[in-house]
Amino acid sequence: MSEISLLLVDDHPVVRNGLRGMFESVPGFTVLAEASDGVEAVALAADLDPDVILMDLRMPGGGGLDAIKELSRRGARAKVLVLTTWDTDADTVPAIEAGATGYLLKDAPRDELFTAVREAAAGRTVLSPAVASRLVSAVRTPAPSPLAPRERQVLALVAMGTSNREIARELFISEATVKTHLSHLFTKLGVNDRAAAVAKGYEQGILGRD
Amino acid sequence: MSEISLLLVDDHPVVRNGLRGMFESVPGFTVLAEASDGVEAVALAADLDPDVILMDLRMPGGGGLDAIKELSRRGARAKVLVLTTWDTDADTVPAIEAGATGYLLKDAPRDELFTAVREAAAGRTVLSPAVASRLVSAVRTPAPSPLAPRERQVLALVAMGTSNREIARELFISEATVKTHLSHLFTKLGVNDRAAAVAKGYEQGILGRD
DNA sequence: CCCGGTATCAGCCGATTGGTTGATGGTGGG
DNA sequence: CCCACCATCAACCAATCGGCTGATACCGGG
Repeated sequence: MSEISLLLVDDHPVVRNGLRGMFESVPGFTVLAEASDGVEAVALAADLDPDVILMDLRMPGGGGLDAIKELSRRGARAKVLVLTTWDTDADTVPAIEAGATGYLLKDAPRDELFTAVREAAAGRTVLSPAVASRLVSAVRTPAPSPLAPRERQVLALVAMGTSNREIARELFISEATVKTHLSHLFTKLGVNDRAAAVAKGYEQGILGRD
Repeated sequence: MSEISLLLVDDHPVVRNGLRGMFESVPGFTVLAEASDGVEAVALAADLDPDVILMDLRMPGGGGLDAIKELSRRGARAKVLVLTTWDTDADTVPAIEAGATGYLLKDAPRDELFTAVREAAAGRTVLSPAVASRLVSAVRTPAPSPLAPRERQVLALVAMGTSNREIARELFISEATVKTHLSHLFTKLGVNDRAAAVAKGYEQGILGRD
């Protein structure tokens, strides 16, 4: 089999450098280019047509998720291998849904990286064990139903210590409606008070990215 | 000036590899060794006596913070340069207090890294701009007073949706005491209800590391 | 065409919360 | 030795919250 061409996408120069060093130190891989955000990644992918794109999800300009969506929308040939630092429920599932071929954690040993890239190039799905188990539990759980837009809005205000009455004024709705939204989002999050709802919000990445 | 000897501490092989590659590609630096957690770092530092230790803070076995404390307790000669992914209020200040000479973000450009290490070796403090501004604001704010142990405990239970009464039973104290703790931690966090307190808890890293 | 999800609103009621005031005892640093 | 901080407890009260029951309305998919 011929060389596997790579595109590295990460906002940290250190990480890009590390990956480049790793893949250049063994035969069978060619690093075509590096990108530091999602939009750059999409542009370079269109230009260079790499076999595999190693991509971090959390990046300042142009998130990795949007980049993955854009790539699969354009029908890009490249397989996207998400390589991220932590696996949160909020990240993994959407990334896979968006078209990522694999999902690895950065603390994976070198060899695991290499085989993962080869697997990805061959079109096979590769998941870190930790991610895989998260996925199955996510699937096993019927519907963690993400919150409706309005509900997220209410939750965000709750997290800032806003009372129901204030939320009502803030959103130009009645206090009754606020309470309804709260009841609904409590059910969806599986909690029964606003404090726990806020905690779940952070835990699931609904809150926190300011 | 002679070579600056380095010890790299990070739980991610990729990052260690990247750093090693960077510092070996330019003259003036020698990478003595790598460690993947805090305890290993302390042991290696004692053995090899490096000039500068590049250390990540968040690591599985033996956190970086404890390692820094241990090093300064032992009066180690090495300057510790914290090199982390994000700068949260919860991390920076304690790290500096514990004896870190500098605090850099991983998305710093290569050159900044090199000069930072040289500065650190010379005993000068180096801070990422972002970290520096955080520090001044942290100092400008009189006392972000971290929560008392019991208060953290109560807050953690609140985040799980526990009611005051249940918290009381859980901790073998009266409900009145729980309310007192809550009032205190509300004041310290600058909020006035438990939902906002939980949010602050996550925002400041008090909650969330399970 | 009906159903599920979203968004809006209302009223009631008991439980919980948060504010206030006040008190006791231990501990550690200046 | 005193003060600050921590941890504990009490009682009171207004405000807020959460649960319940119900209703209207729009929209999109099956």
